[in-house]
Amino acid sequence: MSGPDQHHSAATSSYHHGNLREALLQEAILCIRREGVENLSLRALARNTGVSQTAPYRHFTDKNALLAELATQAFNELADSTAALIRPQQSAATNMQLAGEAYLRYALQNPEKYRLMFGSAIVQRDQYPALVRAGNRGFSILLQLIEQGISSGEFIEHSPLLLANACWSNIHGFALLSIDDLFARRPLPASIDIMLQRQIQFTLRSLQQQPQPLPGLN
Amino acid sequence: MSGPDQHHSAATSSYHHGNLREALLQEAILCIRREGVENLSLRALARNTGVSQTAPYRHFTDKNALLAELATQAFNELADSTAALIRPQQSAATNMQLAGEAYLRYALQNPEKYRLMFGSAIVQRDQYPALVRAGNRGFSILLQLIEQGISSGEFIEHSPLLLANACWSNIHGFALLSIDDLFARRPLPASIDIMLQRQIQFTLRSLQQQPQPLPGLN
DNA sequence: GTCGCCATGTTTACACCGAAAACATACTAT
DNA sequence: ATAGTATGTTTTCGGTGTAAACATGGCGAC
Repeated sequence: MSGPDQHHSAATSSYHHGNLREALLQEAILCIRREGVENLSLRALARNTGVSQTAPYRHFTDKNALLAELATQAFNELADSTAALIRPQQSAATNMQLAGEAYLRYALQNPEKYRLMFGSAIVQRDQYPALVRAGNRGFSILLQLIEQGISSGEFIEHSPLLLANACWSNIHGFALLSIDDLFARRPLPASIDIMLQRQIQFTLRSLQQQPQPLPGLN
Repeated sequence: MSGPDQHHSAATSSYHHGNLREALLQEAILCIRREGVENLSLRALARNTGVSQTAPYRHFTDKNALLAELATQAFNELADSTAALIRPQQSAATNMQLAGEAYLRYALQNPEKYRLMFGSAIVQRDQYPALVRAGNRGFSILLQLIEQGISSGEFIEHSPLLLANACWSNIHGFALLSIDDLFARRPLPASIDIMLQRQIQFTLRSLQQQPQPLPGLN
């Protein structure tokens, strides 16, 4: 036993451990990145954090709740990083381009989080209002951009919700296929960065009144 | 199937069980449909098939191998059902439309299989050559259609592989978001069938030289 | 036919997991 | 100081994947 006399690490602010809650969430990210979400166990988290195997249950009602918390954080990070780039004075197309890049960059740089957000590791998501709210944040950014593009005459006149769903499908599909490494790559069509750009232009092209020709590649 | 000396199927005669392998696969589908792939257990399969808990290991090296077999079957079903509709004498756009509909119909009608095919339930997919081959079948159908459309002048001139990846992204994303019930639905933009049609037209529009205006639905 | 092999199925066992219950401890408010 | 409560521990239960040793029964070799 490490002894309760030694107050823990930097955050000595609080109780027995310091703040176990944050430590667990942080360790969970590492574990998931290392061995995948399907191999995550609360017991391993407890071990790696130096507490007993049931201590995590003081902070999360169950494993699902811990994952929901992680996903909520991830959704918010994603929404933040896309929202940060949007400039109202720019064209909808430009903003869509920037937001799309940010979205895909986040997905590709945090594959384990993206899989957690959209995979089936978390069940009964509607039981976590914060999770649902965080998920909707990102979508409403997209929806606003579409509405802006329609009213400015850049985009075709259609149900904004339907268009937003369609755009999201395109980008989401690309993210997942990239992450899961399922794209055909022989012969290599292009670097992932080029493919990412093309996917966004591709999507934009189907939104625009007079589609631009895509920049050449072959 | 072949001869009178065969001793399979009709559960009464034959070996210990009859053919446990098929029974396990079949029961697995039911279990997954009922409780999700993450709750599937080989022991439950064994119980429901009336066999000891380790009997399945005589037919599958481990749980992952069983799932890989299921996914392989599903990939082949999917490829079959899309390939069946393609008519070489028709335009590439028409064929894309038909294939896309078939693909999405399969996904929406077999959500648990689609999730199995593309989710992370199966690990180290490259260890199952039949699985990889089955997965590639579907993609090469798409690729052929794209190539056909390019050489007929219907589609823009770009790397077929890149275009195929992009199209697949669109359709795959739509399938997953539908299955996971993540589309924004308030106010309801359209029935899922309409959305499905639009998603395909949307994708086609970004492939075509002179995009057609989408049929109205404002 | 008989005999033995091997595919198939069983028993037993181990390590791991999620989670509930009863218990112990130490901060915090009064 | 003391009581209350938030936090952490011990113990326990049922469940899981899967390895090892064992049993059995159909099929081919003689």
